[in-house]
Amino acid sequence: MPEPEQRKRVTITDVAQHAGVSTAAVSKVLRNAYGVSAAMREKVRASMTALDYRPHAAARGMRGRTYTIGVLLDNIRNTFFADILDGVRDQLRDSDYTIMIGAAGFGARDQAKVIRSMVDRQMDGLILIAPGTPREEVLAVARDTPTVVIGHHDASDAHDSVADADAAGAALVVDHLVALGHRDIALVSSPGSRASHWKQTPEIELTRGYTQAMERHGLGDHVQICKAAYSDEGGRKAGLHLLSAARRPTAVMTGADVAALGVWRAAHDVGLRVPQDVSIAGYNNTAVADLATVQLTSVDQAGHDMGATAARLLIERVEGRRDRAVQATMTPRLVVRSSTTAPTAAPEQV
Amino acid sequence: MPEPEQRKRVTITDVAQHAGVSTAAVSKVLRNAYGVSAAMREKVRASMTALDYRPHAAARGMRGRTYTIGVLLDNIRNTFFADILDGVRDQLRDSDYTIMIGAAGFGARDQAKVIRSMVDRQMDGLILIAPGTPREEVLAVARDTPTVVIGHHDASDAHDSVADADAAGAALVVDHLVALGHRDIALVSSPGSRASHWKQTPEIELTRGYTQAMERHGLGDHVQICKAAYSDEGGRKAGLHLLSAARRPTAVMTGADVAALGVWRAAHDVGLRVPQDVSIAGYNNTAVADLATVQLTSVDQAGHDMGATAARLLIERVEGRRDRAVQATMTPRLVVRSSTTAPTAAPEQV
DNA sequence: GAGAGTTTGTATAACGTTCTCCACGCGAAG
DNA sequence: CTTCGCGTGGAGAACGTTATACAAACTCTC
Repeated sequence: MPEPEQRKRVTITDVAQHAGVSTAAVSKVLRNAYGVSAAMREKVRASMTALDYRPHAAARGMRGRTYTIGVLLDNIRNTFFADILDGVRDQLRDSDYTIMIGAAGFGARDQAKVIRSMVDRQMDGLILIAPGTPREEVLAVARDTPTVVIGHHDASDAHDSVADADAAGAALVVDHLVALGHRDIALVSSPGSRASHWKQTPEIELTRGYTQAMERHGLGDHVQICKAAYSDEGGRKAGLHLLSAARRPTAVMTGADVAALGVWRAAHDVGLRVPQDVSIAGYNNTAVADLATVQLTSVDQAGHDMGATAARLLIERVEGRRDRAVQATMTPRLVVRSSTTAPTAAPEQV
Repeated sequence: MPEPEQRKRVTITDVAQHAGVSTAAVSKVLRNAYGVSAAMREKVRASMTALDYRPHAAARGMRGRTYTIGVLLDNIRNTFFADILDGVRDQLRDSDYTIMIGAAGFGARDQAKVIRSMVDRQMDGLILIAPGTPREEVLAVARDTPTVVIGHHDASDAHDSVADADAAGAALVVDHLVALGHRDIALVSSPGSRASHWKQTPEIELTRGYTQAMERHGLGDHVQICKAAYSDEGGRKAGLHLLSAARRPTAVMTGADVAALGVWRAAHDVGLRVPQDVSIAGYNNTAVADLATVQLTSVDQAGHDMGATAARLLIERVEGRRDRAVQATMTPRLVVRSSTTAPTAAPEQV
């Protein structure tokens, strides 16, 4: 037999013909819609498997749903996002939905482009992880497409939110370091984008928690904050700045593990040992923090739970089972490892 | 004025009306098709920007292209894939194409599901990074959708391929270790999947390169291969097995940095120092290898170039500028860091 | 100026779904 | 025997785009 040059896709019409019914009937079975007898359902299902039918998602997008969930993230290198994603995946595993990830980078413009792409592809729902896109744009998108924002604390009735109690997390670290005897505790946090109009980003919350905790311990005038990109290089720069200053902190905490490792590199560069000369704490408790050669004290944010919660909330909205916005907040947990210890010299007094 | 309850999307019809032309004309301008005057193009372009028109990708999918490229990867935690992805992104930055990532996990079944999802969403082209999906299935998909396979060396005229000369890379490491004085060099490599029917996966090539290099140095009877999943835990298990055996290797090389770090953890567990007691070499030269506290000798695979090349090849196919399959091979480069050194004790003789 | 080409713009039929109506048949109630 | 209601299946119009086919309007050439 001559091989079929380009065998066509099997469509709903083929299934209908095979089963001897109308396409409308097949569609109903497909969507579990009301008004099909058991016999009909049986018959159509049989034909579908016989022909190995798969609905054409692009065509579905024209009228109804595409059964696609878009996840926006800035940086696939941050393995914390991988934890979140695993949560999303686990939650959606047995559903009909497919997850498509858009890795947009840090630029607000690029992120907006990716979000628009997802809307244009008629995705059913969006999970935006700490978007740097201007808030107004996210709100506009959320008006038409169910959306969950992860990270930012800014609530809105247009979208659901899942965030971590970052201020409490920062306080955990400060308390831990103060208990060890530290007084000069510096914070390395992301610069954020003033133009995005989000008022309560993770880094803002973190800074607030840090400052308040320091004040609570009577260390208000020891507050020292250094802005740096959450990357190895960003952390290194911040570390060099902090660790080569006249009044050198005895402990440095950062808003991301990856930045903490950069600080570590800086400590290495200027000949300081960790933790003997300087204690370092990260944030996110990513896998790298637990490496044998790293052992970084960090704050666990339950990324998996955040992802799973986000997915659950989103599907509720997509399927119209809820129409009021929800904010979920996760509780952070301190994980002490060997990168933090008591300061050897007495902390310098003012 | 009453706010529009749910302002509809602006469609090609709106643009046509606004410009006072037919939808067909607008479509032509959109696609840079033949048969439009400069004046027409100008006029339509103006209307498009005036109305902020964006073509509906889902609708496009029904007839033509969706301008979407799907990238399949098993594991977002492997930052080597992030390098590849950056290459793809850079190559496609100024094009009309959007990249959507499907993170499928290691299961062949899950991967197949994601690939099918991409096909159903009418994506224009697929980049599959080291798919564990059975080869036949990939070939079937590639017959209808332009596809580039990254990693596997199995050539086919159905799809393009981009791979690294893994055998040469393994030889680089063996040569380096032998030059340092090692003789008992063990390899930790991925078990792979026998059911996938790929004959030349990266791990198979790597094993071949290792074995041949060992034989070339007259160390054929020192060959020791341990299969382990490319993960921290997989590496740790393999490491415990190797390092607590009677005939303990003085050097361990792995097929992935993440596995090397697991071996490192195992060394730690059994009280061996790296590199004094055992040298460890990774593969991929991911960012973690360069961390201050890690400094892992590794093999750089030019992931960025691989991704960029794959994207370029794919677009050529999508746009019909080429119809013969191409295989591209990258050259690996050894990056020596401090996790490898000369063995302190003379290697045990047989 | 007539015929032959060449541009340029339009009408319209797909593409594969969904979903609103509507028709049909049947049993129960009046 | 009507009338009503209900459960079931089907007709057919969208949805927003592409691409083919063709008509109309120009531009040459002899």
